[in-house]
Amino acid sequence: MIWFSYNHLMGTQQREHGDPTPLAERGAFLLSQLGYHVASRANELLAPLGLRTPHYGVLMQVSREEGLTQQQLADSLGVHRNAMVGLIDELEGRELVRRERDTRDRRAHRIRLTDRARVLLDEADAVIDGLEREVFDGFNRDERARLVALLGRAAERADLRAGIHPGLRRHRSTRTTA
Amino acid sequence: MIWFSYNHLMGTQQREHGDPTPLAERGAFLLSQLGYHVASRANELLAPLGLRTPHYGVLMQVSREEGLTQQQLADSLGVHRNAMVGLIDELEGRELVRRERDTRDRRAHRIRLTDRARVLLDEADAVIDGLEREVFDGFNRDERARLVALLGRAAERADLRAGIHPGLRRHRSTRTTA
DNA sequence: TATTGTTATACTCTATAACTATA
DNA sequence: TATAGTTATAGAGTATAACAATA
Repeated sequence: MIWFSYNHLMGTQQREHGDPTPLAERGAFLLSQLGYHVASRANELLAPLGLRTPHYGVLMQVSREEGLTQQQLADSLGVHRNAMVGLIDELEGRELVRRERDTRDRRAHRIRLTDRARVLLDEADAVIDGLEREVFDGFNRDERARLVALLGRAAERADLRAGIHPGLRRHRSTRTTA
Repeated sequence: MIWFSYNHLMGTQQREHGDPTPLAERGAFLLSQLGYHVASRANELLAPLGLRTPHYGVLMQVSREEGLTQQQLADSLGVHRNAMVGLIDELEGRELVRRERDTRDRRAHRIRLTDRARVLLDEADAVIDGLEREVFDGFNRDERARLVALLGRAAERADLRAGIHPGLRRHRSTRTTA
């Protein structure tokens, strides 16, 4: 996996050379550390609902734009269509989504939510809201708004708003047929 | 891997039910997204030096406290001692660290940096400084300080300062002998 | 010939257990 | 009996290629 696997390297000993900024004061390190923590917690909290974050992401996207094809869904989420097959399989197995053949293009499957999914999705939203509260518990409304705004700007600057996860971008462009 | 694999789910379509906060306005989502981005970039930037972030973490820790045993190193970084073996193997293979038998406890290996490592570590520090600038490019000094302070508080509240990565904690407690 | 969905394979990471040598 | 380090294995997760059906 990709992350700063070390932590709290602001120990008491001295560094002789460049004497760099302690990691705990590095925004980049804090972001990596917090990002991993938050993603882990999200998966822990969703587990009782039988979901992982990718499932939640798919369900959210389908609920926003019902009837997307698997390919469209994969593109919009920045995952490869091959991986989407497995996610849809799992969701369909739990009767949370249905595959429907497109009548005009019989290659394509259009994905629709079941009523069961709508109920579950509300629960999942509540769970993620809870995580939000958990993470920003120590902040007042003003601080929290400021932090979210700053993070939003950083994400925008890093081109993360366009919707394609940078860690996947190179793979998405892959064309399987030579 | 663990992360929010979906993105920019603040599309234009409507949600019928709870109508939850768009992900792009969720601090938790932004943290996860940025954290993954930053960790990916760190690995990309370190790659030309032949390092990945775990190697960098080990080198930093050893430079702060030279002569730690592999077990101590593993504990301080929140990774399992089994994983530490491979990291040290790789670093030793590139002549960046040396294993030295502890004279009193001949089971233990104390890890020391080579001169080559000290040079490389300075370069790595510069690279990570560059990442810091890259990520916070759009912020003035004041905003950046505020953001880092807020992130630091969030990390502290989440018990991330204690040094053990939450994603690894459950594994660290494992005792291999029944 | 290109595209949608699928399946199969490989490769990396990580988790766990088991072994050795020392204590 | 316990601990430090090592090795081996198994399991996720993910990337890549190849295939059938359809366009």
